This record gives sequence, structure tokens and C-alpha cells, in this order.
Amino acid sequence: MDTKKTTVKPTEKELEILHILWQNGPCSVKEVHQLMGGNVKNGYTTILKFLQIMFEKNIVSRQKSGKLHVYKAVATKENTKKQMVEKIIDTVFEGSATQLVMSALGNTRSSKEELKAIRKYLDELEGGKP
Amino acid sequence: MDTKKTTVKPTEKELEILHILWQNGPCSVKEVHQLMGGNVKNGYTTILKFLQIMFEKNIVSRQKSGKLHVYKAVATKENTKKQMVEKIIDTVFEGSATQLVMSALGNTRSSKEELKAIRKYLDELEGGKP
DNA sequence: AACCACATACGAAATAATTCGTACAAATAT
DNA sequence: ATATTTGTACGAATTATTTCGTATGTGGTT
Repeated sequence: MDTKKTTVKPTEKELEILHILWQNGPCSVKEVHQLMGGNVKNGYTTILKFLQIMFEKNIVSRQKSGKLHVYKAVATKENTKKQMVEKIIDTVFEGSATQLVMSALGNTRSSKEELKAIRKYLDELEGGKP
Repeated sequence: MDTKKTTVKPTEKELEILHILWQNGPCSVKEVHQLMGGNVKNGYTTILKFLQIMFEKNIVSRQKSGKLHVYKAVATKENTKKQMVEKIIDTVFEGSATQLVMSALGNTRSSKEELKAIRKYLDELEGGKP
């Protein structure tokens, strides 16, 4: 029954928090709060609440460490990226990854090095599947 | 010089409607409603309300044609794609289009033809910027 | 043991997104 | 001219997201 890894659909804020966890590894509420700019941006309990909700949604896991909870992203960044890419491909690129790729390349000027890296990656893809 | 172009941030449903308009060109409420599956999926007034809201948000424009309104997407699909690609790059790909490209290519197996097309596109990009 | 410093949990307000019922307006038919 | 049809507008209910105040628990000090 835990095979519902299908629809990872973090909200805006949840994604922000996930970002922190991916970047810094498992964190206490306090740490997440600090890393997100302290009280300037959000109250402590706001972050706490989010982490609790995300825990219930199984977006993060947690573990007691002494008297506090340490939260950890369940989905990897890779996985989430994948989900999001899939979704965007489905919703606005008619299911074509190629279209997305071209759009991404067309919008933001990539450096020569980056383009080179992409070519190399293409080589690998084709090489691995002759 | 219109960099202040409205930050297009359509919601899920709004995007669904935009999709219809992009696909079919300007439509009346009724048409959108039908194209979205009629009453099976949404009530007529639900769609109407959305179109009205989207009109207020300037996501769509409209024009009276006889006694009904014909709605038209303001942002082109291209533009919206661009926005969404930018956003996803910012939020999960650390600002790197290249990362997004690789992720897109890695997840969904692209055909040889598609990979070829991408190569060609890369050629154009480099060719056009010596 | 009473106190203090964290940390968590609960509940609820504020905002935004989605949904639709009902009222109203205009053109057309009777 | 009144009724019917067809379309719009309005307002409100519903649900989801974001925010935080207050209550409560727990372990370590004195």
C-alpha cells in the first residue's frame, strides 16, 4: 500500500523546503527555519507546521534525535526533477521531450561548454543503445 | 522592451483551459466547455467563471460576437512554455538549462530521429553564434 | 520539586483555487 | 407583447494552501 510514489505534487512552499533539505541534508525544524532566512521570511511554527504536514503526506520522513525531530526528504531531488519534467512535458509540450529540450536551449543562452556537454551526453545516449 | 510582461502563472485548471484555446483557437464558453468534455468534467458555469477570472487576470482576452463572448489566449503557447521552463530551471535545476535538458533526455527515451533533431538544433545554435 | 529552555502539537485564521446555483439580459419565436 | 432560449454576471460554498498563536510536553538545572 506504500506503492503510491506516483503523484509527488509538492506545493510551492513545500518545494522550497525540500530544496533546503536536498541542499543541506537532514535538518531539524530550527535549521530549516534558519536556512530559509529565519523570522524575516517565516515564523518558526510555520515551518514546523509545514514539516508536519509534509510528514503526513510522506514527502519527508523524520527521526527523533534526542528531543527534536530531524527531517529528511523522502523523494530525491532527481526523482522530483523527473516528475516535474514529465509533468511539464505532458502539459505543455505534447509529450515531446525534444520540444522541451529545444525550448530550454532556445530561451536561455547556454555557453559553448554547456552545449558541448550536451553533445557528449547525446553521444552516450546513442552509444548505449545502438 | 516589455520585460514587465505579466508573470504568467496559470493554475492547473487555467492551464487546461489555455490548452484548449491554443489547440482550437478562439472559442466561446460553450465551445471550451464542450471541448473539455462537457458536463461530465465541469459545469458550464464553472468554465464560464474561469474564463471570466482569466479575463480579469488578463490571461485571456475576449470579444463580443453577436451575443456571446469569444475568448482568446493572451499569452502564446510559446511564451507560456518559456515561462514554465524558466521557472522549473530556477526552482529545481539551479538555474542550469543544461541540467534540465539532460534530465529530460535521460528520463524519456527519445528516438534516434529526435536525438538527431536535437543535434541539428545544437548546430544551428552554435552556427548562429560564432 | 519547581523552573526554564527548547521543541512539538493543535487549532484556527487568512488567503487562494475550484465549483456551481441562481438571477439577470438580450435575441428570437409564438 | 409575452414566453422561451441562450448566454453572461454575481455571489457564495467548498476545498486547498499558507500562516501563526497558544497550549503542552520533556529533559536538564538549581
